[in-house]
Amino acid sequence: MDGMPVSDLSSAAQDYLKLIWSATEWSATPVTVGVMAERLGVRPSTVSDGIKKLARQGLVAHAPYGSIELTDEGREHAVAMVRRHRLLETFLVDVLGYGWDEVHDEAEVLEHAVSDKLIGRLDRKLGHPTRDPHGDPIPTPDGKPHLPEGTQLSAAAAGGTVAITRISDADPQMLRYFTQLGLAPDTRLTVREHRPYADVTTIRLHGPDRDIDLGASASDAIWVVAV
Amino acid sequence: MDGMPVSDLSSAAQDYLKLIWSATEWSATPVTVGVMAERLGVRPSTVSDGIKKLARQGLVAHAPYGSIELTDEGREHAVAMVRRHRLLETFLVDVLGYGWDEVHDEAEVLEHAVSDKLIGRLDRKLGHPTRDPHGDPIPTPDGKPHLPEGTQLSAAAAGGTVAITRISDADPQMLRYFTQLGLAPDTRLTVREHRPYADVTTIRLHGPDRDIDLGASASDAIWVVAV
DNA sequence: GGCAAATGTTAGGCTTAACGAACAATAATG
DNA sequence: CATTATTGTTCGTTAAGCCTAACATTTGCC
Ligand SMILES: [Mn+2]
Ligand SMILES: [Mn+2]
Ligand SMILES: [Mn+2]
Ligand SMILES: [Mn+2]
Repeated sequence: MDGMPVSDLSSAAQDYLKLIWSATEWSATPVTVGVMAERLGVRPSTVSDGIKKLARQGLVAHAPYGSIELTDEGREHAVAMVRRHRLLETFLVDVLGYGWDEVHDEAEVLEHAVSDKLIGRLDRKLGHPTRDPHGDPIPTPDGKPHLPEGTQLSAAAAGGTVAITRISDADPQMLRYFTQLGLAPDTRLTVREHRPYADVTTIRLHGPDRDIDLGASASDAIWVVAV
Repeated sequence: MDGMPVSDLSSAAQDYLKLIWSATEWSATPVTVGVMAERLGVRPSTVSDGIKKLARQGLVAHAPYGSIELTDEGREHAVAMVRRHRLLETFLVDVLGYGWDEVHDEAEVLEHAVSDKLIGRLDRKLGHPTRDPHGDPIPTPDGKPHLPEGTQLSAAAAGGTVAITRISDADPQMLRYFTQLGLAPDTRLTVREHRPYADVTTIRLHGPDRDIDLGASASDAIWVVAV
């Protein structure tokens, strides 16, 4: 009933499934061919073909011109790939001393080359971590994602004191900027105000007690919980 | 003068170059299309085509029906790949606790996915090792292989006391057999006799003081130096 | 509701790496 | 040394993944 191991899929197929799963992890916007092409850096026609093949293999559900969803089997593979990716990122930071802004691209390639055995050993070596360096939850081997919580900073109530749970790892450039500002998972801060039409959120960093203005892309990339 | 980085070559090209280099590391037999096809598990026609392309790129010297040799540039890439492979094997054993018979296939895939940065970090983490788990020398970053020494056990003078320097990692099955017998790099033993037409070499293992008979394939896979 | 813009699909090509079949060259053997 | 066996090359084909260009569908706007 659970089909082939995830290692039997091509790198492209593995990335497609992982992307579909990840795209719906933190938001409910439907996954479209355009979104996927954009994020994968390929043309829409390439994705359209690729999805058609995944649909034929029963890994995604997709009617022409419709949005794309994972089947149960597709989701299993997707979660396995997310687990690989996040464990590898954790390894690169914890064991090899990479910066958190340097790990994404390396993991993006490695995730296709490692065996399940290696991932198991890595997990043990790292002490079964539950969060990657960006605060993203690491799914367990049987596919249960540790439930994420929190809201985007852009949507957090003004006046509240919060802690950062995760920061989207999509843009390494932005991660370097956050490092400079002193923003990372577990950082505490107070949301001072949202200025709606300027799309600016002002926060006060605890500790150094500095005020920082963040634009929309930045405050969308940061997820927080009340403390 | 040193052309593209080794990461720009396809996995197939990387494996071809590494194989050519490795084949001449411990013996002087010329590298032929047939030998390569055999070891890579592909058909001769595939190798013939592949070598032609590498020759066009100036990485190997090859006249039709002749044997295959690396150019200086080809050798640089080959050594870089051998370094990757052996550092990865060392990592798998030293850090992740793999057995020495389990690492070869995993490294064979990983070597194509790691960046130069990762290899550098790994080397530092491992304390700049000079030998891989099979006793094979790990080339330095600038391509100088630590010079190998020793002879095949099948060619070692009877009566001599020797230490194992390396054991060919080509056959994991054989490695497991050696583990059972207590044979590994640095094991000391005495060569008792060679029985030529039976192709059997008898050795006495120091410590346990056991006598062992080895066939030709086994005594060709083990390299020793006098101690 | 109709039309233009945005989005998605299809068709046709390219490249890489594999294969088998047919052929060419070299090596081994009587 | 002639013939056969072995080894290597060429060529046509296939399957992935990508591309562009042409076409189809859906969406959003007047
Ligand atoms: Mn990837
Ligand atoms: Mn991450
Ligand atoms: Mn390899
Ligand atoms: Mn080895």
